[in-house]
Amino acid sequence: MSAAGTGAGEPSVRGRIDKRRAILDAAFAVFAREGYTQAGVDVIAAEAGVAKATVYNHFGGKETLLRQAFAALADDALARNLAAVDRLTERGGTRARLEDVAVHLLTCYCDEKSRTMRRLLVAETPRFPALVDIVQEQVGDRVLQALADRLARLSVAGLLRTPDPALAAEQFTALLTAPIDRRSRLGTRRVPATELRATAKAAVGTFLAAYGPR
Amino acid sequence: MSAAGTGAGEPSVRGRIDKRRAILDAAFAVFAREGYTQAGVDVIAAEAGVAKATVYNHFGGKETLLRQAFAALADDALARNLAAVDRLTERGGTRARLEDVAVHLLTCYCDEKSRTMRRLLVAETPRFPALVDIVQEQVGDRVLQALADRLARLSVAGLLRTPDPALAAEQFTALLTAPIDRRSRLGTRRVPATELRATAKAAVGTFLAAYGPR
DNA sequence: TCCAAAGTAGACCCGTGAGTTCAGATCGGA
DNA sequence: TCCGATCTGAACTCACGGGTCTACTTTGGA
Repeated sequence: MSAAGTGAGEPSVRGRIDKRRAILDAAFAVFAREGYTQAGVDVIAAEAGVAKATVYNHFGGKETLLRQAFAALADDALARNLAAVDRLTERGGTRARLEDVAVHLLTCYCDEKSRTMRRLLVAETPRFPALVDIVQEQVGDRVLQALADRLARLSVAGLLRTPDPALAAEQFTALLTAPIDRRSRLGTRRVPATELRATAKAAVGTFLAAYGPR
Repeated sequence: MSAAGTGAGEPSVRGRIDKRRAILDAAFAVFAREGYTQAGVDVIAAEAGVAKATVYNHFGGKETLLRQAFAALADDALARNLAAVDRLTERGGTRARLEDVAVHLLTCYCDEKSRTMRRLLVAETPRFPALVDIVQEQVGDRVLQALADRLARLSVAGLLRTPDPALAAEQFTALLTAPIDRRSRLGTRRVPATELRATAKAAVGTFLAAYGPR
């Protein structure tokens, strides 16, 4: 369950699938704008162009709505982050490759849906502790693992010296996300592309100074 | 409960100052536990051992309560973080000094009040955008500035090579906080002291590999 | 000792929002 | 064309919580 695979136009287990999507999209938009508690199911229904009863037909209630919306968003975020990591091949200059990945990872990170998801996640941690585990295991850890794998391959190719690829991956993302969190005021402000690129460059610079070949 | 340190018996500008403190402490505790919207003023009053009307006498309403609680917490956090940075002197081994500061900064960062403050901050960002600016300018930026100053002095003393101390400070804290955010599941899980120390050591290791004297 | 400020308990008003119900409109497939 | 499943709109219940008010008690300073 939870996976929200939807995939290609499934015959749908029950009724209109498009309504489902519309509701989930609206739910996320409203949650994002107003926060979970403040968000009204009436509003979500209206924004989805659907009757309130329909919302309760599809999902049991507000909680399920949040969980499902999260699942969908997490899937999306995972795919995009993995695509970014996939750009880290052994061809071309190591620095340029790393910077390219860095910029793409940061772009994912700064995407409005990603930012909103993180904010909601942190906000609702006390009420829904399970969400943190799901998102972190299903997205964060996997992306980190994929990145560690790539770094290990670069290391084998003699392009890096990373005795502990998992640690290196963690620190690589740390050098990216933490400064961006600060510069975006915790996701409040839009970070201009040039500043984003500069942060990526600086992170890669420090990373290579520490882990680059001698 | 809610303790309320009572502080030293101040003469107090107006009447019972201890009630004020008790209310603020209780407010923070309840906000922390239930979130701003869910928190009930009745509950806060009860937890402070005070009548609801008293809360409204001291503070105008719920909003003021949140803002004041934040201000108090931010002051506290600033002092503790600056104290941690102050430990970064030029005496002794650079690595040991840096690790000492790193551990102390992380201890501040992982303190329950700090964690809760950050969580509330992120959660209520849409409703109270000003809070982010206040906290970041009054605490984050100042701590970073203080750290940059220390790093610059170490650089002058030939113990580091930091052409841009502000950037170095930002990356130093990035290497500390981001991994801890992950390991603590966004502040959900307690991080054991040994893991905390290991993270500090790893961060300093990478930092010195990049910025240490050749 | 006395009194005004501060605090207390509890009822009270009022808006809001989750979730339900139901009669009727709509739609999709056979 | 018809049937059953789905959707709609609107009204309704119910609980909760912010904020006010009032009549009464406590407290601390002169």
